Amino acid sequence: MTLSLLDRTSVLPLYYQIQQGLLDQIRSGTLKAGDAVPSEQEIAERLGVSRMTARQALKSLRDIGVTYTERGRGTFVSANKLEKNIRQVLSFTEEMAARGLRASSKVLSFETVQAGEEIAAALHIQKGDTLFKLQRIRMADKSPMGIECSYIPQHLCPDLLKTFDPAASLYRTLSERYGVRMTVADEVVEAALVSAQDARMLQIPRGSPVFVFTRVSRVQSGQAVEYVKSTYRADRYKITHRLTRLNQELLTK
Amino acid sequence: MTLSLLDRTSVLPLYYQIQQGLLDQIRSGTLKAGDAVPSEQEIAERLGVSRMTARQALKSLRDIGVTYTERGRGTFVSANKLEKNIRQVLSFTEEMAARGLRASSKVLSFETVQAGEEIAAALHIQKGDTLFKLQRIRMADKSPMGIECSYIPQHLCPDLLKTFDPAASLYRTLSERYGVRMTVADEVVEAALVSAQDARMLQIPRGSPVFVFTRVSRVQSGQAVEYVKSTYRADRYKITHRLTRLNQELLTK
DNA sequence: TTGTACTAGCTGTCTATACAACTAGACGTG
DNA sequence: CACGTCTAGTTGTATAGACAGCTAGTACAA
Repeated sequence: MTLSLLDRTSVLPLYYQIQQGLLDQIRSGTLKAGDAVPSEQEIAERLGVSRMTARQALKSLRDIGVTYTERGRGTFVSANKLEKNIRQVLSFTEEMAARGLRASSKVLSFETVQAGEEIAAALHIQKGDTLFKLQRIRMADKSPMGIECSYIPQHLCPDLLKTFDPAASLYRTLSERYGVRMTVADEVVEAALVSAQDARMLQIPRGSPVFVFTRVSRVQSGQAVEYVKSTYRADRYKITHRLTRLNQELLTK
Repeated sequence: MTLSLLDRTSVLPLYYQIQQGLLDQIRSGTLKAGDAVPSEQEIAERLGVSRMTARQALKSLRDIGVTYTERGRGTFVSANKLEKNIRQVLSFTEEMAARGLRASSKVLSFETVQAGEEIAAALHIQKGDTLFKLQRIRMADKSPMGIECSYIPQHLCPDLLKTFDPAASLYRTLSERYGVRMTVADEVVEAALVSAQDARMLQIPRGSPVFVFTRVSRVQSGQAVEYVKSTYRADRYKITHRLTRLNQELLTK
């Protein structure tokens, strides 16, 4: 077992360098599923760091699920793969890229509207507040994948109507121009039959199955910043995600 | 701001007691969304622990998403709710209970079969290895919710055919009798039209939309232990889940 | 053979301390 | 008013050490 040496002049923290070194070895297959990762002691001695620093590096690997720990035995590489295409908060462009497809969009409408009951409740704003409404057809490799309709409170990005280039990524614009970075989202997924109107736009037969997503995206503070309703073709689109078992003690009480 | 005192004679770690104390205050509304949580310093002084212990408690809260941190400013309560019914690895019984429904099952078949190509690949076993196959209709409040078919390698639980009471929970039996605790699962979700046969069993019209789940459940080490294929009624069943944005640095390389 | 005691090695928890990096506000100067 | 400077408070990183609790193996005794 080799451990790459640390760059003590780097701005990158030591625990992060250690984490990345181990991750490299796991990705490259030097460390295989089931193998023992070097112990905290060993890392500490070999790299000349304190045990707590080594521990922090190992903990970060465990947190993302690539290793697991058995008390009194050691830390081992898990057989869980770091999959790029597990469902997470991504822009459509990013998500299609992860699937190896080229994303594009066709804007159907882009306007301001007044918030109705449901959206106001979801976004924690007043009924009647002004929202941007952006409706797009989402295309992957030039054929339609879904219809998406986003609502965003105007006060978060007052001049969006002027500054937003519909060809660009909405998420990127919000992040770069307004500092609004969505990091968590709650989503309800339904399976349904496509409506006649949607069937035309999606170029699928009437009565085809579709996914209907209702998503509320949030920033780090938990503040809801986007309400999205979308309809995706079930013949082209599948959901791939990873479930974990949460700590029951935290939820039940 | 009050902080409940610690029990130094308890087997529960100090950081855990602190975490629970803060969690109680958040749940009870004493600490509301956006409020500042006591700083590491303050917790350390008031409870007589070291700063690193206080830090560990705060980090555990951040990890589960109930707080977030701004460097140089402090730690704050997030508006994310700890929801019971976000999608996670649960037995059917547990999941229905979280939705306020009473689960029951009807066993259609319970037998051993030889693994085919697809399942062998998913479970990392040899084609032809012996599997238990358990096919059930899942009922919620006495009406059908879905059809589920589980495959489990025989070597994990050799005498399951004899010991398993079909009225009991498969997950609980595996956990208690064989120490097989599934903690993570990868799932593919499709939307489709119900087959004629399934429509009869689910008591829904032909051509209704359904969810089709293909799930591989794993234990902590990442070893796959269960392959499940299920068909759920879309008129009664919705998916509710929480997405997060993963650290891109970890995935892209 | 069975069980007990011991040991080496591992992770889990906790302390005490230090310095770096950042935020927000107060204060003074031009 | 605008712009630095300073300071108090906060989180981030890192060190060195201590003891508890668990695992797996070894050695020894009954």
